[in-house]
Amino acid sequence: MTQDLLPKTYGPAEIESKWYDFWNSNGHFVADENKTNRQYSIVIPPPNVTGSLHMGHALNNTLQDILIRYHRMSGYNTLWMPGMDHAGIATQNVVERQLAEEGLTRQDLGRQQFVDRVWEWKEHSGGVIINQLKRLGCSCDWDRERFTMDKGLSNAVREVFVRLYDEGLIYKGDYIVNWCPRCHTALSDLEVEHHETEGALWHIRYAIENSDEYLVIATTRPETMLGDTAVAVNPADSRYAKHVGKYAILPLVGRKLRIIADPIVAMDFGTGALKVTPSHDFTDFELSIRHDLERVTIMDSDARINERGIHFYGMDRYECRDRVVSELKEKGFLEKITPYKVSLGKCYRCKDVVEPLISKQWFVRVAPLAEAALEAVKDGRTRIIPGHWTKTYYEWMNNIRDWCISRQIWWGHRIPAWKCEECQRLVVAVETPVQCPHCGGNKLDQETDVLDTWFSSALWPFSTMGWPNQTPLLKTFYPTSCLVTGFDILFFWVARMMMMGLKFMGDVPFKDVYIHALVRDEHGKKMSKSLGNVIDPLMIMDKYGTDAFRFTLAALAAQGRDIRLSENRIEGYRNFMNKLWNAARFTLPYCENVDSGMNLKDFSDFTLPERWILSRLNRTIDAVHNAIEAYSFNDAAQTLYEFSWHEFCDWGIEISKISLGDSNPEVSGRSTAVLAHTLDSLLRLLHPFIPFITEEIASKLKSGARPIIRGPYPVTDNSWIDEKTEHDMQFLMGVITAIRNLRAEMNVAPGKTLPVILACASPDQTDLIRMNLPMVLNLARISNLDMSDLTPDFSPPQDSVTAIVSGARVCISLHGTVDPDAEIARLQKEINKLTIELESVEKKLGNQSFLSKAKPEAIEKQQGRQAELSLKLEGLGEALEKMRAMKKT
RNA sequence: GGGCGGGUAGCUCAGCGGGAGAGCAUCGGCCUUACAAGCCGAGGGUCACAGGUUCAAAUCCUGUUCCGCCUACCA
Repeated sequence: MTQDLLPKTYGPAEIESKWYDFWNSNGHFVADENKTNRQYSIVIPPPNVTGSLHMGHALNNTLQDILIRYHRMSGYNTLWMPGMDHAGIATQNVVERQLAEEGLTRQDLGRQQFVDRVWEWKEHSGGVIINQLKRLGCSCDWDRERFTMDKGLSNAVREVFVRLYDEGLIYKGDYIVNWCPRCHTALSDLEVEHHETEGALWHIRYAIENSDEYLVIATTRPETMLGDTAVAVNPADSRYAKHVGKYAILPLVGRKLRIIADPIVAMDFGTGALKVTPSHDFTDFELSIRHDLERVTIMDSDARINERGIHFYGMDRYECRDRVVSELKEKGFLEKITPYKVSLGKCYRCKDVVEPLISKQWFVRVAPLAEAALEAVKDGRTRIIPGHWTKTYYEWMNNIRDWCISRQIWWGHRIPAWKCEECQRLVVAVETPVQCPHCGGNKLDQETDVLDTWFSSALWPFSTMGWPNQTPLLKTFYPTSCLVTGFDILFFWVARMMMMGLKFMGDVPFKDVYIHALVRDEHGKKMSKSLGNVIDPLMIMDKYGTDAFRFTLAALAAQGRDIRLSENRIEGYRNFMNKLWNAARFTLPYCENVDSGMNLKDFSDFTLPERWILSRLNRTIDAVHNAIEAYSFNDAAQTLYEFSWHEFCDWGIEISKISLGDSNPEVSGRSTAVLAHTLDSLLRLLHPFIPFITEEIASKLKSGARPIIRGPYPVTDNSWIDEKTEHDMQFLMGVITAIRNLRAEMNVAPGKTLPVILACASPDQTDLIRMNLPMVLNLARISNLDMSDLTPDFSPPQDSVTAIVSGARVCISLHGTVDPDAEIARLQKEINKLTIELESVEKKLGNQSFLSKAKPEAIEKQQGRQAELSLKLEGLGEALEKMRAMKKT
């Protein structure tokens, strides 16, 4: 019968797509923007349009889906806002590469055509990740899917830009920025990756004007000397005090360089004298402002030497370095070269070495915005979890520098600023102006730069909800409940959303920020294409099923630790899915006429194992709630795994096999009801983690509320939780395990039934065994149970092996198959182990300080242990004596 | 330079003040009709090292060491 109902092993493929389509097409993911009480919302960290699902996405979105499904089932009006990011540089690079294959550059197409082409690419090939998220089971409200370049979001970007500009929080100016010579654009500080590289310190002699003396300067970038306009020393440096105010002569070039004093110069680094190249170094740029120095730019936007670079003109920066060094050497200016590790800045997109260059850029003055964002976390309006990230957040917010927001690329939000050809004044406006408000001229040229992609991402929590309009969506779902993200974009994104949300919505964008770990390979290495250790989530889902994959991610998502993903682990959880599947295969046929959602209180006279499983179930429900609320996804997963497998399957189902077939309909009916109820609750508890298999199994259970994606999520019923029940059950389980144990050690075939002699240490124990006799006989495979009370003259039969459970003697007579020596050794080993344990307990209890200072519970616990251990040792001692005596005879 | 996280069973990791745990791997026995992707058992760890606090430390504090990450204007 069961075989007709369900196949023997769980096959995820069809089931997954069936249920996803069902949920989606029946509107189960849709949020109600008009229901304002009990709402729960999350905005997705928008993946790049160019992206495809990697492990980071998989983890990130699985966790969000767990939170969303949990709250949806718990009766919350939930919104999971999905969407994608236009990813300026990344997307432009993709399309440019395509063009390159056709032998074209973006310049060949021209701006408008190029942008059209990117849009075209986006429509056809972009956003594959959306379908991959669906494959993962993400229950986003897809009707509301957004894109950062949508009309509405673009409008929000312009609105924010104009307001910030009007308030003086956005400004334009000539500053030194990180410049990528390959991407041809400025980068923010965050977009530069630092890599430690083997470099050198070149020590160069700069002659002092009108003297025989010279200064030695150490530099890691000798080629930039062509742009030197000063030499700096520390004002407290006695070695150089006499030179301050004089001039040095720049080797090769011959320019006169003022020798200045500034505290920024470190006396103990290099020679303590610094060459100042304002156009090609951040520190030197600052020095040029403080000391009013000339700025000589010697490189162009390709990082090639320009006409200011004398006869090095036209050379690439590295070629120039070689030539400068050899010329210095030839002419005797080079004192020495020492090896030195330098931290090289590279473009986060193309990995080309970034060049500090002066250019006209737009900046956000962030200090005033950062202050509010800092406060909001300090006063707890936004919680960062795990807490240790708050410190990192504070650190960054306190040392924040202005944010360069202009990019010299074409794909992105074009800066809403125009220059009037007539009066040369700047017009910044939301709507494209037709005439200049200053002079009425109608020739206006728009700024060619576009905005940093993170500028629009910063508005995501409210721009997606229709801002600047005051929409019902905003009213209902802002601030969002939680943001789930990796720490790698804490500054890029989270901090900036905080600033923008507080500024424009007057409230934090999210109440909680849950920061999860990075997914690494099983040896802790970052997954990367070049290392070849990338595990493709899609491959994993094909191979093991989405549920197994999701459960693995949740089970490994311990706070504050990176996740090392191994296929072994996934396989283990795949087996767990199969276990559940088979538990259902067993249970379902009995439940054909049973309402799994029924009220169990309609039944009475529950057996001990029934009360036990219900007690354990409710403890599990409680633990799962607590774990999810605390973002301890791994705890929730472990608890569910443990209960499902080792309590429900190993004991609950096994025991029910006895009563399910009982001829008394009251007995079998109650047993079925408990089984159905437990399975039903378990499926619901598990649903946020493994939505597909749970919905599939639940759909086969009769009635109850369906589909389970809609809940309800089980709530703890404390009336089922019972200490005594669990304690009693533990005794019975102990007896059964002890017998199994003895059989295994004596090499008795599991199929073979055996006679057992049991001497209980108390009337309670006797009653327990008597009342649950079928269970004990069955699970321990006992042919005949000889019960007696444990009296002083109790003596186990000749030729038997013994175990002790809570004082009770469990003996198996083996009729000549016992090897006395082996049994003596086994008992001795056990006794030794327990004796050591007992000694440590007794040492504690004999310690006056322990008795007077420890918590009473701790003392009681030790006393309990002492009693248990002594009983066990006593029994084992007797058994040992007996065995020795037998050996002699 | 500053900061953060981590070193627990062969591997991957939980635990973070009161009896050292899980999964996988290993060993032994089982096709006990839900499940061999399974069942029943077993073995395996001075919890990186050294001090300290405590009646009690894998767990708290200090130092050392090794690994990983973030950050920074020593050119």
